[in-house]
Amino acid sequence: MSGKRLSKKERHQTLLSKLEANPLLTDEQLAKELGVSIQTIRLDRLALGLPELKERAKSIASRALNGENHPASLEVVGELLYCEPGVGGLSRMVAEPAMSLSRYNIIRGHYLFAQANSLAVAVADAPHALTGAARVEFSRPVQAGQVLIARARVLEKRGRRFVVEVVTRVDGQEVFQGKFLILALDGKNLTEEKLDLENETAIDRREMND
Amino acid sequence: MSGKRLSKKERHQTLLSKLEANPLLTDEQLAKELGVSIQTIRLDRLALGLPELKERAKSIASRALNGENHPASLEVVGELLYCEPGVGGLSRMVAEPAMSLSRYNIIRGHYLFAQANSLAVAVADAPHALTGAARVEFSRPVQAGQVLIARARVLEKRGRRFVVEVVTRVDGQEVFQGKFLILALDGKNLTEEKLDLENETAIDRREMND
DNA sequence: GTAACTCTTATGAGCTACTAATAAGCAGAA
DNA sequence: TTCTGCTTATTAGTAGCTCATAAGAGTTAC
Repeated sequence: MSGKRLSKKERHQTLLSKLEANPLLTDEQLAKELGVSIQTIRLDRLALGLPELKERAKSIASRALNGENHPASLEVVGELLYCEPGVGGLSRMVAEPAMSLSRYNIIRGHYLFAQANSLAVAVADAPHALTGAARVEFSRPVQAGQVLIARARVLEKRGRRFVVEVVTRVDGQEVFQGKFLILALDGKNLTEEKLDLENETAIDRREMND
Repeated sequence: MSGKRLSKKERHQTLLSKLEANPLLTDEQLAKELGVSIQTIRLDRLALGLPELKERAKSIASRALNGENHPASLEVVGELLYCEPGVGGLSRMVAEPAMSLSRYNIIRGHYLFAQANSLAVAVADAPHALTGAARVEFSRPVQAGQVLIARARVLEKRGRRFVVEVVTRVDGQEVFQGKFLILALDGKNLTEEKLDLENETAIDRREMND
């Protein structure tokens, strides 16, 4: 790869910076990049006290696992700006390039759905809730980099069932809208819930049709 | 470690929860903790689609390095088992613990939507396509560890518009069903598409209502 | 010149944590 | 009983290493 032969010291410096930039490089990859043999890389790691790939990956992983464990924040897709349970809420999400289709820059529909669904579940006035059904419409394509603001409104609340309307906008222009039927869990017995759900969604399908 | 012998399903659940708690456990450690042989653990991982330790460590590490906090990304939404463009297709997805609600083990609705949506877009007979609208129903809760098989059928094709029906099952039992309106992109000009979409979805909303 | 020295590369044995394929055992249902 | 599902064992092969040993090139010292 690199045309010139480096001195040992220079190589050590380069090695350190390469591993700092990407600690998941194998000795073989490093050897190619530095234009030396694998054995040399191994002597270098020995001299510099650098652990092998497995150890590097493990220590990064365990640091990540111990350091940032915020399961609550992962519950919601997008950032919950405001939430009044039983009434409504607001969520913000930045459309990232990773969310888009390969060739075009258009965000895939299920990301919009995920943001809206998470918000709808969040505004349901219950400690835990599930989505029973939904009707959604993708009014305009969204591109990477745009900021999505989703606004939820609880239209109806009957027992454990909520009907929530979500409208998502970019720069004030609607890009998505949907109506979600949310079912609250009482949290006692989930096997019972299973049996209930089928009836409930069947009943509520009619409610969803305007 | 554990005194009693568990059933296969129970063991799979325990395995998932152990790996969720600590993804850096080796097969040997898991085998000891569950009171079975290493081979059984390996068969279990195979059945549940769980990668080996190296891969788990690497992926956690690289996610940590890229600053991505989302353990279950919506990018990969199942494995396309079969696809006949314009006719139908089949997709498989393993429900991971990271896709579930915190307290309960129930997979969040937007993951089911994502699998179905991706499949619906894939079966549309066009190089590139977008979702215009959808009506979905979550018939039964899905738990982590379960294998989701989604089957898509193109119900209607008119010009650039496809109506695709998707039914998702676990062990043959329906857990999700939805109807998607998919719009093919001709790929020339996306700013034009934007203007079209609003009219098209408005028109097609009627088509979606059975 | 050659001996001493550093640096690099090569070779081989052995390790861990696996994959993949094959076969054998065993318990419960048809 | 035979058949099937599940479990366990065995063997061969893999990546990405460790550790030890050795051979060669290049430089320096005398």
